[in-house]
Amino acid sequence: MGKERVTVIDIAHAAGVSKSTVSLVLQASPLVNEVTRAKVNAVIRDLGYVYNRGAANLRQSNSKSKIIGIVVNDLTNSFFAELAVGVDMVVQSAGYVQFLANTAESVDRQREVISSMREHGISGLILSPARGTEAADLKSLVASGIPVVNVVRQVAGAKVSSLVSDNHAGMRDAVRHLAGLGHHRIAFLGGFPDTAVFNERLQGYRDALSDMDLAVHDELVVSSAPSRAGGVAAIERALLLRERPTAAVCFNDAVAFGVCDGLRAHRLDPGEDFAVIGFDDVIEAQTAVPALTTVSVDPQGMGRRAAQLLLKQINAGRADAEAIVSSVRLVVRQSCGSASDKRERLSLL
Amino acid sequence: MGKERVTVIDIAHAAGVSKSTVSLVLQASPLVNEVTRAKVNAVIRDLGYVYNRGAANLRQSNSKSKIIGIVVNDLTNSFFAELAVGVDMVVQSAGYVQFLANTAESVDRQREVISSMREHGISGLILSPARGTEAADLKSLVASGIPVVNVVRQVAGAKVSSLVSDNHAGMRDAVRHLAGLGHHRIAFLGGFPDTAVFNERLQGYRDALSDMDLAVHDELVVSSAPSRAGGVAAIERALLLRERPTAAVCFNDAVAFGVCDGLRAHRLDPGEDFAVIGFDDVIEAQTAVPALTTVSVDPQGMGRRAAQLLLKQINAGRADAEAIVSSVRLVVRQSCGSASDKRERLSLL
DNA sequence: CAAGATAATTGGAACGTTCCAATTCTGTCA
DNA sequence: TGACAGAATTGGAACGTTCCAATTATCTTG
Repeated sequence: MGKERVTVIDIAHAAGVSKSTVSLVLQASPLVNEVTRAKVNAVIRDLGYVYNRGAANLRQSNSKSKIIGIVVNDLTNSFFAELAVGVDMVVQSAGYVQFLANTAESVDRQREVISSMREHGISGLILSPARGTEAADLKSLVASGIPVVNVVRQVAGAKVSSLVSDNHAGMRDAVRHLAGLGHHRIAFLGGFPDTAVFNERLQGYRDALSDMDLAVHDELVVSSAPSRAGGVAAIERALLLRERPTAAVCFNDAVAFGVCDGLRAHRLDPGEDFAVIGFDDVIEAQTAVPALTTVSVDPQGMGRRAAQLLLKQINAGRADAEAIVSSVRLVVRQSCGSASDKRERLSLL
Repeated sequence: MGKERVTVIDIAHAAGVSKSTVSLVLQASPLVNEVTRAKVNAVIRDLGYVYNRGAANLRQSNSKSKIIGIVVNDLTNSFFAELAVGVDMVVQSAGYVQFLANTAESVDRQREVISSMREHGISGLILSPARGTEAADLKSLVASGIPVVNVVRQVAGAKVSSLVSDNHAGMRDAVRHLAGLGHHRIAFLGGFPDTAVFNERLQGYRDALSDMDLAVHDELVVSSAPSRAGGVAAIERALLLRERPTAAVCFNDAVAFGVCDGLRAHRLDPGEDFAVIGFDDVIEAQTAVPALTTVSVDPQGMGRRAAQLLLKQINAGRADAEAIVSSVRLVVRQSCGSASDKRERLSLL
C-alpha cells in the first residue's frame, strides 16, 4: 500500500511539461501561462501529489521551513493552552505550522525539545521558559539567527524579544481596589517565590499597600504551588493566622479558584465573607460561581501578539530584541464582593 | 550573524575524515573506530553543528520523519490539553516531536492542518476529529500508508485505529450509583446530540434506568454545549421542570462544573441538595469543592496509550486498524452526596 | 520580413544527508 | 615476503525540490 511517492517529475511527465514548470505553478508564479497552469493543477489533483517541504526547504537554505516552535512550561494549565491556541491562530493563517512541546518545568526536557526543533529547522521559537532557564540555554539559538520570543517569563541576560504582562501594575490595581472597598488585611496567596513573575506581582502588592497607607505584614504573604491545589493549601495557612485576612489577591486564577474552594470548606462564602481576586482571566473566570474578579491578561490575545511579533522578526530577517510589556486591566466580577451586583450575575444567564 | 550553516562536510574537513565517516558516527554505527568517533564528536561540538533532519529524511525515503501529528478539536478544553501532554510524553521519549494543532471543531481547518502536516512528512497522526469529519477526509492519508489513530471520537467507515473510552459502561455505572442512593428523577445534562459520544453515553443512561426499573422521561435529557457555560444553561432549564430532578449525570466534567455553578446560583448546594456526576475526571475534579464524582477516563493515560499504539504501527510498517475501547471507572467523591465522607475531603488537605 | 522584445519554458546544478560498492589499512599466517 | 581476512574508511550517486541561465515560441514594429 505505502505507494511510491508522487514527485514533481511524475507530474511533469504526465502533464507533458518540465519539472521546472511544475515547480513554477506550485509557487503560483505569474510567469506561467494560464492554460498550462490549469493542466498541471489538474494532474496534481489526479495523481494525489503531496508537496515535499523537506526537499524544498533543503534547496532554499535561506528561506525557512514554515515551522515555528512553541514550548511552554505547563500545558495542563489552561492559561498556556489558551496561549497556544492564540499562537496557532495567527501562525496557521500565515501558512506556518507549530511544533508544540511541553516541558513540565524541566530545563533538561526543554533543552531536548529545543534542540530537536532546531534539527527540524524551525524558523522561530516562542518560549515560555521553564523555571531555571538561563541565558546560556538560548545562546546558540540566537547565534544561528533564529528569532526567539519569550512570553510570560523573561530570561535575564538573554538577547531575545519578550512579551510579558504588566505584573506590577496589575497587582497594584487589584490591591487598590480591595483597599478601596475597605479591606485592611489583604493577603497575597500562591506562587513560587523564586520566579521573576512572583516578585513583580509581590512588588505591586507591596507598593499598593504603601500607597494606600496600609501596613505590609509578611505573614500575609503565603506562597504555594501556582495551582488550584496550591490555592487550597495557601488559604488554609492564611486562615490559621491569629489575625485573619479579610481579602486576598492571588498569584493566578488557578490559585484563586483553589482559595474559593478552601473558603467553602470552611463554610466561608467567597465574595460575601471574603474577597478574592485572581490574575490571568482564564476562560472559566467569567462562568465560575462566584464569577472571579481578576486581572485580565487575555492569554489568547497574548499568544496572538507573540506570534505576530515573531513573524515580524522572521520576515524582517533581522531580530532586534524588543521587550513588550502588555498592559492589563482589572475586571471586577463577584468574587470580591464589590458593590457591583447581582445584576451582572443575572444578566449572564 | 545568521552564520553559514555548518554541514557534515565542514566537520569532515575539520576532523580530517570523509563525510561518510561523519555520517556513520552521527548514526552511532559500530563500524567506526573509537578514536575517530571521539575526534569527530569533539569537532561536532566545537563547530556547533546541528543535524539537518530534512536532508536526512529526503535521502531515506523509507524511514520517516520523526514527526507525529496530533490534532484536537478543542485545546482549550483541559481534557484535550492533558491528552496532548500524554501523547507528548511517550512521543518525545521515543525521539519524535509532535506537531500540535487545534481545529476548534472546524472541518475546514482540520483539512488544512492535516494537509500541512502531510507536506512536512509526519510519520503518523493522532486525531480527535472535528464534528462532521467523514471517512473521506482520512482516505488519502491511509492510502499513502500513514498510520492514523483516532481518539475520543470514531469516524464511521474509516479504516483507522481508534481508542475511545467505554462511554456506555461509564454512564451506566454512574446512573446505577445514583439510583442506588435512592434517586428516581435523574437528569442527563449537556452535550451535542449529533455526536456518537453523546449517543453512547445517552444509551448507557437509558439502559441503566431500565435495569433499575426506573422510567425514562425525555424531558430529563437536556442537551447543551459541552462546556461550563453549557452546564449552567442546562441546569437552568432542568430546574424549570414541574417535577424537578434530584440528581444529574453530565456529559462531561466541564458541564458538571457548570451545573454546580448553576445550582449555587439557585442557592442549592451541589452534593447536598442535588447530586452531580461528571465524565472525564479532569485534573480539577479532585480539587474542586465539592470534589466531583465522575467517570474517570484518565486523559493523560489515554494520550499515552494512543501514542504507544501509533508508534507500534509506525514501527510495524503495517497498520491494521484496531479498535480499542478503554475501560473507565466511577470515582466517587463528594458531589453526589454519597454516604462517602467528610473524611476524604479532610484527608485531602 | 528581419530583428528585437517579451512571454513561456526548460535543463542542469545545487541543497545536506545516507547508502552502496569500492578502496585502503592492519595484522596474521604459511 | 606474499596472500588474505577483517576492520575502517571513502567517493559518488541519489533523494525531491528550487533557482539560474539559457532556450524556444510568440508578438511588435519599423
